[in-house]
Amino acid sequence: MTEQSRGPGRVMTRDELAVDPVDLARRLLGCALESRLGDGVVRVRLAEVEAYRGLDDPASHCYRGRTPRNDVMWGPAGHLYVYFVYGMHFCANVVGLTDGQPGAVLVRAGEVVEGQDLARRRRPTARGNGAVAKGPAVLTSVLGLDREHNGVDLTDPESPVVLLAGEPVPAESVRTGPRVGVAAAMDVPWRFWIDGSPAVSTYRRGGRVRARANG
DNA sequence: ATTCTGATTCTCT
DNA sequence: GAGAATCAGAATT
Repeated sequence: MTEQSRGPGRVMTRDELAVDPVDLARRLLGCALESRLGDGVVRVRLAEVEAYRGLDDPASHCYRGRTPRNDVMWGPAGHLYVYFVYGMHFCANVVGLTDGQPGAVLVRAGEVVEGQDLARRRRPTARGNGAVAKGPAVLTSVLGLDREHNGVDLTDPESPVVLLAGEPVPAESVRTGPRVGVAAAMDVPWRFWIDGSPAVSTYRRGGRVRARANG
């Protein structure tokens, strides 16, 4: 049991996750989210994440204060923040930070290392044939998560969704850049991904404004 | 290959 | 009422 509790594949502890979301994002690369719902197990090794750091971050859902939606981002760390977006999708975050400072890490993409058949069934139209979860809403639906999983404790082995430790990712394999789909705070490189992973989503600039040559 | 757009409803102003 | 941490398919900017 000691080996189980220390090595890759073990459920991560709250202490490991109770850090600044920018550090947590880097730390989550290579770790895995595993959902164990009624219809089976799906495990995704995280390859792309983004930090959202509450009060200082105009792109964070917490920027304008505490609301019923963003309540779980105020902690405790290690819980799941799921939100509904664009009228049809859910996105999942790992809550980090403590001390009354809200923050979380959006999980954007990963490799489906277990349960590819179930992943395909849950997301039949996704590109990648069930082997990758490319994009935050795809990743969330492949894990079978929605509104009802908001607030789940990822560090509790009894939870339907848990966060598993992974093999360390070498620093030279980690790349950073601006966050996807975010117009504000383009200067902070709070998107982290594993270089060369087939799961990493293509960058899209945020905001509805589109540059036009004339008009 | 890249760029554009419709889909669809919750949340906060 | 406007905008949204998106996706997939269609058009070709």
